[in-house]
Amino acid sequence: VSATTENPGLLRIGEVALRVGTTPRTIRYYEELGLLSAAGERSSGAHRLYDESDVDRLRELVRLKGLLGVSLEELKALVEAEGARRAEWAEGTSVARRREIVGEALDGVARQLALVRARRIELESLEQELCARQRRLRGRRRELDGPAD
Amino acid sequence: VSATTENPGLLRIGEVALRVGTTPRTIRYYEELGLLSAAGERSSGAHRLYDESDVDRLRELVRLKGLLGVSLEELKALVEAEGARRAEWAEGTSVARRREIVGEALDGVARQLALVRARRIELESLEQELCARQRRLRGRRRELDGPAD
DNA sequence: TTGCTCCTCACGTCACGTGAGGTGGC
DNA sequence: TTGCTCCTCACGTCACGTGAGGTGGC
Repeated sequence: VSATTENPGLLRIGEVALRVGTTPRTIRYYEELGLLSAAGERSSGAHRLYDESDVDRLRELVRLKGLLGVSLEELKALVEAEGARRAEWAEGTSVARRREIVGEALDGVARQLALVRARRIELESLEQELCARQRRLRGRRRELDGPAD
Repeated sequence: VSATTENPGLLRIGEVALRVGTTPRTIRYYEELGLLSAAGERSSGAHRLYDESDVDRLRELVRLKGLLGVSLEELKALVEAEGARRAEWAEGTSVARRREIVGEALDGVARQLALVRARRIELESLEQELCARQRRLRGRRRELDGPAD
Protein backbone atom coordinates (compact mmCIF):
# COMPACT_ATOMS: atom_id res chain seq x y z
CA VAL A 1 0.00 0.00 0.00
CA SER A 2 2.81 2.40 0.86
CA ALA A 3 5.71 3.16 -1.45
CA THR A 4 8.85 5.19 -0.85
CA THR A 5 8.16 8.84 -0.10
CA GLU A 6 10.39 10.35 -2.72
CA ASN A 7 9.69 7.77 -5.47
CA PRO A 8 5.96 7.97 -6.05
CA GLY A 9 4.95 4.99 -8.21
CA LEU A 10 7.62 2.53 -7.13
CA LEU A 11 7.08 -0.72 -5.26
CA ARG A 12 9.35 -2.79 -3.07
CA ILE A 13 9.94 -6.47 -3.65
CA GLY A 14 7.39 -7.68 -1.07
CA GLU A 15 4.60 -5.62 -2.61
CA VAL A 16 5.48 -6.90 -6.08
CA ALA A 17 5.47 -10.49 -4.85
CA LEU A 18 2.03 -10.00 -3.28
CA ARG A 19 0.54 -8.49 -6.43
CA VAL A 20 1.92 -11.20 -8.71
CA GLY A 21 1.27 -14.08 -6.33
CA THR A 22 4.86 -15.18 -5.84
CA THR A 23 7.66 -14.62 -3.29
CA PRO A 24 10.60 -12.19 -2.92
CA ARG A 25 12.96 -15.15 -3.14
CA THR A 26 11.57 -16.11 -6.54
CA ILE A 27 11.91 -12.54 -7.83
CA ARG A 28 15.56 -12.40 -6.70
CA TYR A 29 16.19 -15.79 -8.28
CA TYR A 30 14.73 -14.69 -11.62
CA GLU A 31 16.89 -11.57 -11.48
CA GLU A 32 19.94 -13.76 -10.79
CA LEU A 33 19.14 -15.86 -13.86
CA GLY A 34 18.74 -12.74 -16.00
CA LEU A 35 15.00 -13.21 -16.53
CA LEU A 36 14.28 -9.83 -14.95
CA SER A 37 16.34 -6.76 -15.60
CA ALA A 38 18.19 -5.97 -12.39
CA ALA A 39 15.47 -3.67 -11.00
CA GLY A 40 17.19 -0.41 -11.96
CA GLU A 41 20.54 0.74 -10.71
CA ARG A 42 20.97 -0.10 -7.11
CA SER A 43 23.79 0.78 -4.73
CA SER A 44 24.72 -2.67 -3.46
CA GLY A 45 22.72 -3.57 -0.38
CA ALA A 46 19.96 -1.08 -1.22
CA HIS A 47 16.33 -2.05 -1.67
CA ARG A 48 15.12 -3.14 -5.11
CA LEU A 49 12.44 -0.88 -6.61
CA TYR A 50 9.95 -1.82 -9.32
CA ASP A 51 7.33 -0.06 -11.43
CA GLU A 52 4.09 -1.29 -12.97
CA SER A 53 5.78 -2.53 -16.14
CA ASP A 54 8.09 -4.72 -14.04
CA VAL A 55 5.02 -6.14 -12.30
CA ASP A 56 3.38 -6.90 -15.66
CA ARG A 57 6.51 -8.57 -16.99
CA LEU A 58 6.92 -10.73 -13.90
CA ARG A 59 3.25 -11.72 -13.92
CA GLU A 60 3.61 -12.84 -17.53
CA LEU A 61 6.75 -14.85 -16.74
CA VAL A 62 5.06 -16.65 -13.85
CA ARG A 63 2.00 -17.33 -15.97
CA LEU A 64 3.91 -18.69 -18.96
CA LYS A 65 6.13 -20.85 -16.77
CA GLY A 66 3.13 -22.45 -15.11
CA LEU A 67 0.97 -22.92 -18.20
CA LEU A 68 3.61 -23.91 -20.74
CA GLY A 69 5.46 -26.11 -18.25
CA VAL A 70 8.90 -25.01 -19.49
CA SER A 71 12.14 -24.65 -17.54
CA LEU A 72 13.38 -21.20 -16.58
CA GLU A 73 16.17 -21.58 -19.12
CA GLU A 74 13.67 -22.30 -21.90
CA LEU A 75 11.47 -19.45 -20.69
CA LYS A 76 14.43 -17.08 -20.82
CA ALA A 77 15.30 -18.13 -24.38
CA LEU A 78 11.67 -17.68 -25.38
CA VAL A 79 11.25 -14.14 -24.03
CA GLU A 80 14.71 -13.08 -25.18
CA ALA A 81 13.98 -14.20 -28.74
CA GLU A 82 10.70 -12.30 -28.61
CA GLY A 83 12.48 -9.20 -27.28
CA ALA A 84 15.17 -9.39 -29.95
CA ARG A 85 12.52 -9.57 -32.67
CA ARG A 86 10.64 -6.58 -31.27
CA ALA A 87 13.87 -4.57 -30.98
CA GLU A 88 14.97 -5.33 -34.53
CA TRP A 89 11.50 -4.54 -35.82
CA ALA A 90 11.30 -1.18 -34.02
CA GLU A 91 14.79 -0.31 -35.20
CA GLY A 92 13.56 -0.45 -38.78
CA THR A 93 14.96 -2.82 -41.38
CA SER A 94 14.38 -4.18 -44.88
CA VAL A 95 11.10 -5.75 -45.96
CA ALA A 96 12.89 -9.06 -46.55
CA ARG A 97 14.21 -9.07 -42.98
CA ARG A 98 10.78 -8.09 -41.64
CA ARG A 99 9.31 -11.09 -43.43
CA GLU A 100 11.85 -13.33 -41.68
CA ILE A 101 11.05 -11.79 -38.30
CA VAL A 102 7.33 -12.37 -38.75
CA GLY A 103 8.06 -15.96 -39.79
CA GLU A 104 10.12 -16.61 -36.67
CA ALA A 105 7.44 -15.05 -34.47
CA LEU A 106 4.82 -17.29 -36.10
CA ASP A 107 7.01 -20.34 -35.42
CA GLY A 108 7.31 -19.35 -31.78
CA VAL A 109 3.57 -18.85 -31.40
CA ALA A 110 2.93 -22.19 -33.12
CA ARG A 111 5.23 -24.01 -30.69
CA GLN A 112 3.52 -22.41 -27.69
CA LEU A 113 0.08 -23.16 -29.11
CA ALA A 114 1.02 -26.82 -29.56
CA LEU A 115 2.05 -27.06 -25.89
CA VAL A 116 -1.07 -25.28 -24.67
CA ARG A 117 -3.46 -27.28 -26.82
CA ALA A 118 -1.94 -30.62 -25.85
CA ARG A 119 -2.27 -29.76 -22.16
CA ARG A 120 -5.80 -28.43 -22.56
CA ILE A 121 -6.91 -31.62 -24.32
CA GLU A 122 -5.43 -33.80 -21.58
CA LEU A 123 -7.09 -31.63 -18.93
CA GLU A 124 -10.45 -31.84 -20.68
CA SER A 125 -10.17 -35.61 -20.83
CA LEU A 126 -9.43 -35.82 -17.10
CA GLU A 127 -12.27 -33.38 -16.40
CA GLN A 128 -14.71 -35.62 -18.29
CA GLU A 129 -13.57 -38.66 -16.30
CA LEU A 130 -14.00 -36.80 -13.02
CA CYS A 131 -17.49 -35.67 -14.04
CA ALA A 132 -18.41 -39.25 -14.87
CA ARG A 133 -17.17 -40.43 -11.48
CA GLN A 134 -19.15 -37.64 -9.85
CA ARG A 135 -22.34 -38.79 -11.59
CA ARG A 136 -21.76 -42.41 -10.57
CA LEU A 137 -21.15 -41.40 -6.96
CA ARG A 138 -24.30 -39.26 -6.90
CA GLY A 139 -26.21 -42.23 -8.24
CA ARG A 140 -24.90 -44.42 -5.42
CA ARG A 141 -25.81 -41.74 -2.89
CA ARG A 142 -29.39 -41.66 -4.17
CA GLU A 143 -29.57 -45.46 -3.94
CA LEU A 144 -28.38 -45.33 -0.32
CA ASP A 145 -30.58 -42.41 0.69
CA GLY A 146 -33.89 -43.80 -0.39
CA PRO A 147 -34.47 -47.06 -2.24
CA ALA A 148 -38.03 -45.90 -2.84
CA ASP A 149 -39.08 -48.93 -4.82
CA VAL B 1 9.60 -56.71 -26.02
CA SER B 2 11.13 -59.62 -24.13
CA ALA B 3 10.20 -60.56 -20.59
CA THR B 4 11.73 -63.15 -18.31
CA THR B 5 11.46 -66.70 -19.64
CA GLU B 6 9.84 -68.28 -16.63
CA ASN B 7 7.55 -65.34 -15.75
CA PRO B 8 5.39 -64.86 -18.83
CA GLY B 9 3.53 -61.55 -18.46
CA LEU B 10 6.04 -59.69 -16.32
CA LEU B 11 7.99 -56.60 -17.30
CA ARG B 12 11.27 -55.18 -16.04
CA ILE B 13 11.61 -51.61 -14.89
CA GLY B 14 13.01 -50.27 -18.16
CA GLU B 15 10.09 -51.65 -20.17
CA VAL B 16 7.61 -50.19 -17.71
CA ALA B 17 9.30 -46.79 -17.89
CA LEU B 18 9.14 -46.85 -21.71
CA ARG B 19 5.44 -47.75 -21.77
CA VAL B 20 4.47 -45.11 -19.23
CA GLY B 21 6.78 -42.42 -20.57
CA THR B 22 8.96 -41.99 -17.49
CA THR B 23 12.32 -43.28 -16.22
CA PRO B 24 13.51 -46.18 -14.04
CA ARG B 25 14.84 -43.65 -11.55
CA THR B 26 11.36 -42.12 -11.13
CA ILE B 27 9.80 -45.54 -10.63
CA ARG B 28 12.33 -46.41 -7.90
CA TYR B 29 11.76 -43.01 -6.28
CA TYR B 30 7.99 -43.52 -6.19
CA GLU B 31 8.52 -46.95 -4.66
CA GLU B 32 10.82 -45.40 -2.03
CA LEU B 33 8.10 -42.87 -1.14
CA GLY B 34 5.52 -45.64 -0.86
CA LEU B 35 3.51 -44.52 -3.90
CA LEU B 36 4.04 -47.87 -5.60
CA SER B 37 3.84 -51.17 -3.81
CA ALA B 38 7.35 -52.59 -3.68
CA ALA B 39 7.02 -54.56 -6.95
CA GLY B 40 6.36 -57.92 -5.32
CA GLU B 41 8.75 -59.75 -3.03
CA ARG B 42 12.26 -59.34 -4.19
CA SER B 43 15.44 -60.94 -2.88
CA SER B 44 17.56 -57.86 -2.24
CA GLY B 45 19.55 -56.94 -5.32
CA ALA B 46 17.20 -58.81 -7.63
CA HIS B 47 15.38 -57.21 -10.57
CA ARG B 48 12.00 -55.60 -9.99
CA LEU B 49 9.14 -57.20 -11.92
CA TYR B 50 5.82 -55.59 -12.81
CA ASP B 51 2.52 -56.67 -14.37
CA GLU B 52 -0.03 -54.75 -16.42
CA SER B 53 -1.90 -53.50 -13.37
CA ASP B 54 1.32 -51.96 -12.05
CA VAL B 55 1.77 -50.21 -15.39
CA ASP B 56 -1.77 -48.85 -15.27
CA ARG B 57 -1.34 -47.62 -11.71
CA LEU B 58 1.94 -45.88 -12.50
CA ARG B 59 0.50 -44.31 -15.64
CA GLU B 60 -2.35 -42.89 -13.60
CA LEU B 61 0.04 -41.51 -10.95
CA VAL B 62 2.19 -39.77 -13.56
CA ARG B 63 -0.90 -38.38 -15.26
CA LEU B 64 -2.50 -37.04 -12.07
CA LYS B 65 0.77 -35.54 -10.88
CA GLY B 66 1.21 -33.63 -14.13
CA LEU B 67 -2.39 -32.50 -14.60
CA LEU B 68 -3.33 -31.70 -11.00
CA GLY B 69 0.04 -30.10 -10.26
CA VAL B 70 0.24 -31.61 -6.78
CA SER B 71 3.29 -32.71 -4.81
CA LEU B 72 4.10 -36.40 -4.49
CA GLU B 73 3.11 -36.23 -0.83
CA GLU B 74 -0.32 -34.82 -1.72
CA LEU B 75 -0.65 -37.38 -4.51
CA LYS B 76 0.10 -40.19 -2.07
CA ALA B 77 -2.49 -38.92 0.40
CA LEU B 78 -5.02 -38.67 -2.42
CA VAL B 79 -4.60 -42.20 -3.76
CA GLU B 80 -4.31 -43.71 -0.28
CA ALA B 81 -7.58 -42.11 0.78
CA GLU B 82 -9.20 -43.47 -2.39
CA GLY B 83 -7.77 -46.92 -1.73
CA ALA B 84 -8.95 -46.90 1.87
CA ARG B 85 -12.47 -46.02 0.76
CA ARG B 86 -12.53 -48.78 -1.86
CA ALA B 87 -11.21 -51.32 0.67
CA GLU B 88 -13.76 -50.41 3.33
CA TRP B 89 -16.53 -50.45 0.74
CA ALA B 90 -15.59 -53.89 -0.60
CA GLU B 91 -15.28 -55.23 2.96
CA GLY B 92 -18.95 -54.52 3.47
CA THR B 93 -20.26 -52.15 6.12
CA SER B 94 -23.41 -50.37 7.32
CA VAL B 95 -25.50 -48.18 5.06
CA ALA B 96 -24.72 -45.17 7.26
CA ARG B 97 -20.99 -45.74 6.83
CA ARG B 98 -21.42 -46.27 3.10
CA ARG B 99 -23.15 -42.90 2.91
CA GLU B 100 -20.13 -41.30 4.60
CA ILE B 101 -17.73 -43.02 2.22
CA VAL B 102 -19.64 -41.79 -0.82
CA GLY B 103 -19.65 -38.29 0.66
CA GLU B 104 -15.88 -38.31 1.15
CA ALA B 105 -15.35 -39.62 -2.37
CA LEU B 106 -17.55 -36.82 -3.72
CA ASP B 107 -15.49 -34.26 -1.76
CA GLY B 108 -12.30 -35.65 -3.25
CA VAL B 109 -13.67 -35.56 -6.78
CA ALA B 110 -14.92 -32.00 -6.23
CA ARG B 111 -11.45 -30.85 -5.10
CA GLN B 112 -9.80 -32.45 -8.12
CA LEU B 113 -12.41 -30.99 -10.46
CA ALA B 114 -11.79 -27.51 -9.04
CA LEU B 115 -8.06 -27.82 -9.75
CA VAL B 116 -8.61 -29.19 -13.25
CA ARG B 117 -11.21 -26.61 -14.21
CA ALA B 118 -9.13 -23.68 -12.96
CA ARG B 119 -6.14 -24.84 -14.98
CA ARG B 120 -8.24 -25.52 -18.06
CA ILE B 121 -9.75 -22.03 -17.94
CA GLU B 122 -6.33 -20.42 -17.64
CA LEU B 123 -5.04 -22.55 -20.52
CA GLU B 124 -8.02 -21.60 -22.69
CA SER B 125 -7.39 -17.94 -21.99
CA LEU B 126 -3.72 -18.24 -22.99
CA GLU B 127 -4.74 -20.24 -26.06
CA GLN B 128 -7.08 -17.43 -27.16
CA GLU B 129 -4.32 -14.86 -26.72
CA LEU B 130 -1.90 -16.94 -28.77
CA CYS B 131 -4.48 -17.36 -31.52
CA ALA B 132 -5.02 -13.61 -31.60
CA ARG B 133 -1.27 -13.02 -31.91
CA GLN B 134 -1.16 -15.59 -34.67
CA ARG B 135 -3.88 -13.76 -36.62
CA ARG B 136 -2.13 -10.41 -36.20
CA LEU B 137 1.18 -11.87 -37.37
CA ARG B 138 -0.48 -13.46 -40.41
CA GLY B 139 -1.99 -10.08 -41.19
CA ARG B 140 1.44 -8.46 -41.09
CA ARG B 141 2.85 -11.20 -43.28
CA ARG B 142 0.16 -10.55 -45.92
CA GLU B 143 0.92 -6.83 -45.80
CA LEU B 144 4.62 -7.51 -46.37
CA ASP B 145 4.08 -10.11 -49.09
CA GLY B 146 1.96 -8.04 -51.42
CA PRO B 147 0.57 -4.57 -50.73
CA ALA B 148 -1.71 -5.00 -53.74
CA ASP B 149 -3.37 -1.62 -53.46
C1' DT C 1 32.21 -65.52 -22.55
C1' DT C 2 30.06 -61.31 -24.26
C1' DG C 3 26.45 -57.69 -23.94
C1' DC C 4 22.48 -56.12 -22.02
C1' DT C 5 19.66 -54.40 -18.32
C1' DC C 6 19.43 -54.37 -13.85
C1' DC C 7 21.09 -53.22 -8.84
C1' DT C 8 22.54 -49.83 -4.89
C1' DC C 9 24.87 -45.86 -3.18
C1' DA C 10 25.71 -41.19 -3.60
C1' DC C 11 26.60 -36.77 -5.44
C1' DG C 12 24.52 -33.17 -8.79
C1' DT C 13 20.70 -30.14 -10.37
C1' DC C 14 16.69 -27.16 -10.78
C1' DA C 15 13.63 -23.94 -8.57
C1' DC C 16 13.11 -22.32 -5.09
C1' DG C 17 12.24 -22.34 0.92
C1' DT C 18 14.15 -20.96 5.09
C1' DG C 19 16.65 -19.26 8.74
C1' DA C 20 21.13 -16.34 10.26
C1' DG C 21 22.89 -12.04 10.94
C1' DG C 22 22.83 -7.36 9.57
C1' DT C 23 21.38 -2.70 7.35
C1' DG C 24 18.01 1.03 5.95
C1' DG C 25 13.77 3.87 5.63
C1' DC C 26 9.28 5.59 8.04
C1' DT D 1 14.39 4.49 19.47
C1' DT D 2 11.20 0.90 17.93
C1' DG D 3 9.30 -2.09 14.21
C1' DC D 4 9.04 -3.14 9.65
C1' DT D 5 10.82 -4.72 5.31
C1' DC D 6 14.68 -5.18 3.10
C1' DC D 7 19.66 -7.11 2.18
C1' DT D 8 23.21 -11.07 1.32
C1' DC D 9 25.06 -15.52 2.23
C1' DA D 10 24.26 -20.20 2.68
C1' DC D 11 22.29 -24.47 3.83
C1' DG D 12 17.82 -27.31 3.11
C1' DT D 13 14.28 -29.49 0.12
C1' DC D 14 11.69 -31.73 -3.56
C1' DA D 15 11.79 -34.58 -7.59
C1' DC D 16 14.36 -36.44 -9.81
C1' DG D 17 19.32 -36.89 -13.27
C1' DT D 18 23.63 -39.00 -13.59
C1' DG D 19 27.65 -41.48 -13.21
C1' DA D 20 30.45 -45.24 -10.24
C1' DG D 21 31.07 -49.83 -9.41
C1' DG D 22 29.05 -54.26 -9.33
C1' DT D 23 25.69 -58.37 -10.09
C1' DG D 24 22.37 -61.29 -12.82
C1' DG D 25 19.78 -63.38 -16.75
C1' DC D 26 19.70 -64.56 -21.97
